[in-house]
Amino acid sequence: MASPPPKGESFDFEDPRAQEAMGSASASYSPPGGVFGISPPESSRRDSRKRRKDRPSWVKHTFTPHFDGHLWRKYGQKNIKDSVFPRLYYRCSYREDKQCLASKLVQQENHEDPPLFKVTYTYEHTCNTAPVPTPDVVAELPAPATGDALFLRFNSTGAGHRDAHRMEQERHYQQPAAPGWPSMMLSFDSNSQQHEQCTFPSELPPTASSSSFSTEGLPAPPSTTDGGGDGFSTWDSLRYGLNDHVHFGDHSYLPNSGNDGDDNY
DNA sequence: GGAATTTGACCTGA
DNA sequence: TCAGGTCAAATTCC
Repeated sequence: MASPPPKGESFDFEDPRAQEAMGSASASYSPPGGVFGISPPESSRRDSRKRRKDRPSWVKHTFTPHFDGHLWRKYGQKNIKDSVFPRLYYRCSYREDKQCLASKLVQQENHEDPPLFKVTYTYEHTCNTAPVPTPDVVAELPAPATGDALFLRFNSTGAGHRDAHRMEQERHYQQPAAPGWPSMMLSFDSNSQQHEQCTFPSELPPTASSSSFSTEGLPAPPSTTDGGGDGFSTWDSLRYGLNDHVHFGDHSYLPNSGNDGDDNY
């Protein structure tokens, strides 16, 4: 996912400045914890509330709002008018330690099972922490009947980057953990020119074929800011390379093969 | 006892 | 004026 998602994507950039900082459609997509390169403002209480609309933010829809490769600390909860579900407020756990102003709002959107959450991220991570477990990346190539789609599943071992306490809390918040969860699925459908990113709390349905490989040796994603910015998360690893190809160690995948002349992935 | 969460109050922006 | 975002004391959990 190297370019901003098309209309209807799972990510919506609410702040025009964030989009501008991201560059044109061909530029690297800036992920949560990404590379906006926007310096956080002074963190005094007054300043922190000033000009909310100017803060870089982007929206993600996910089934697992708490698993995004970073540690978050809840600092508030608010019932929102015209919304059945309360809005939960989180900030980076390293806010004090590393002056990381990254924060996110989590709001459940429906009663589905699993429920869908809208997560609004604000500011990129400046903590440079990479609490990423060694992911078990599974590319699930499509059965012909399902169209030209690619599924990539991230089976995180989880425990490596968060303590048991938080794991327990997150399980409690959502639902009992399935073995190996969380997992993330990326779906690229070159026919519809749409792609979705979702994270699932449970296993994906079986597919016709699959192959497994590790992300070990995956080159660091190109950063649009000098100095590297945020840690190299599981999420980042995929998004960066996709404009050209997905590259996992010795393996590479060309999503546009057979679909020449269209790089709108 | 330390750290995280809860929750009511306060403040800002629309 | 009010809804939303944040603070901070109180509470809970390990």
